[in-house]
Amino acid sequence: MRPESPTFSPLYRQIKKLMVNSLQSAEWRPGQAIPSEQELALRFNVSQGTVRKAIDELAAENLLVRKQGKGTFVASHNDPRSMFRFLRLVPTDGELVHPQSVPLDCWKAKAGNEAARMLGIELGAPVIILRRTLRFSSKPVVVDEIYLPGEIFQGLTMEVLQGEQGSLYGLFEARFGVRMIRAEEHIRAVAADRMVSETLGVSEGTPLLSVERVTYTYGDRPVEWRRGLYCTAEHYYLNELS
Amino acid sequence: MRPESPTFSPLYRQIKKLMVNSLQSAEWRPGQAIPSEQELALRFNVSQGTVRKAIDELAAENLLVRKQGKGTFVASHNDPRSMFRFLRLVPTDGELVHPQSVPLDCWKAKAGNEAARMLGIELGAPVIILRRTLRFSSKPVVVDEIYLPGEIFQGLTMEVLQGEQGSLYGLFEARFGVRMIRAEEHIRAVAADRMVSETLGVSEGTPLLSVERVTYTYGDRPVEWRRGLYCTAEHYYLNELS
DNA sequence: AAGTGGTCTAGACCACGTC
DNA sequence: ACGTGGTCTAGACCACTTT
Repeated sequence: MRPESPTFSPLYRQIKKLMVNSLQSAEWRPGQAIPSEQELALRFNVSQGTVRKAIDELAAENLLVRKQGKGTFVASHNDPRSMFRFLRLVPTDGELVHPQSVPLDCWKAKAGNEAARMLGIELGAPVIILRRTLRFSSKPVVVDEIYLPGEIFQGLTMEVLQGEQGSLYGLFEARFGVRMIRAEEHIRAVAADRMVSETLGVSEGTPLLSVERVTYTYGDRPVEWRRGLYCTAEHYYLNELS
Repeated sequence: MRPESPTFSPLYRQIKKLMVNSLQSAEWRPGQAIPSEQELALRFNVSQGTVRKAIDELAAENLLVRKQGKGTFVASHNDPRSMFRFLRLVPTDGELVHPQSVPLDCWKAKAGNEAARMLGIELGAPVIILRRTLRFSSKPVVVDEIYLPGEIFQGLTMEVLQGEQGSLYGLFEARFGVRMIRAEEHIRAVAADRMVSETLGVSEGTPLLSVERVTYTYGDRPVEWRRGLYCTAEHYYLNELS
């Protein structure tokens, strides 16, 4: 149980890795409680303090959520508190209101050069492409084009999407067992083209935020690539630097 | 030494607060080592573990930096590793190269409505306004207009700025004793007006990123308000979501 | 060898939620 | 009353840096 050498890894990180395995293999599912710290300490044959340190890091990475007196739970995008965790768009005036996701199209295709690279799949491998808008108080503010690996998201169709009211990631997690844990966004300013200007109800040439996102699941595996165009007339993208 | 009631605060948070005081009062200065955990444990009359937990949080907030075997140090914007910590602009191709800050103007003024609100000062209180560009390999990519409370930044002039080669925040910290620890950015897409288009060498109407930032020092006190316009032809704004 | 932060343990007790 | 996470302690030992 003592760490060995070449590249030294402390015990609590080894425990952490074992716990990530349990998450990845769906032994512990989103929204459920994991075993108590005492149980885990027995199971891994370490002290409670060591388990605590592993959980501390997993909680800091938003993989787990601690609740004093109740237990430790697997984070879920279906939990209202982290439902739109990855959406940084905020109304200029007025309070935060949850947007409504409205699907436009959904079709199957083969991965082009860029999609293949971003998703880490073969050129020509099946992908599902989804276009949708986000509406704040029924006004369209964002239009997204989303690329998903067909292998993982088999069975994702317009029908499936239309029956939903939560966030897309909540659906992915509940229906396809894919939990999004981290993303990287590349943001630019672009001019609205003809098609987008109609979708968002702005004039052609209006400056828009272009937000390209690659989203990762356990093990830093990319499982979504999307490009969003955000109208920032009455909203802004909020970022906290620290 | 035990925590008392109404709103319960654990011991390590009380220690943390005392340590923030030492930072704020410049007892411990940027770049310097703070006392060892042992010394602090004696000084505060708690165990080393409790001090450790306080330091853990301060390190997580980037106020302190731990260095195994050497000690714990006050974070500094003059440290190359965190020199442009708040700049999220990255070249589309090519490696990260540090930009050069080129001051354009610097003058004194009285706080207008918005500046007063953002900086938490009186309407009409003295402010210093600074315009500058950021150049990547000598091409201007960003133009900033920066508002600073005159009270704190007395003596900031073009001459002072021109003698500098590090980051602005490094200068603020070394020369004015103001350490920036946190910021909030509001990002929009806008069209370049005549004046900005000339400064950045783009055509009028080019979509640009508008980045409004309020920056805070210890105690969540706002001490800078700025608006930057970023040309995203060959760069993008990078944001990590987690 | 000495000093620093980093890990690990074992045990006591506190705060919170549920039964 | 009980179980959960949260705090605090004291001591041993490890890993890294400097002298």
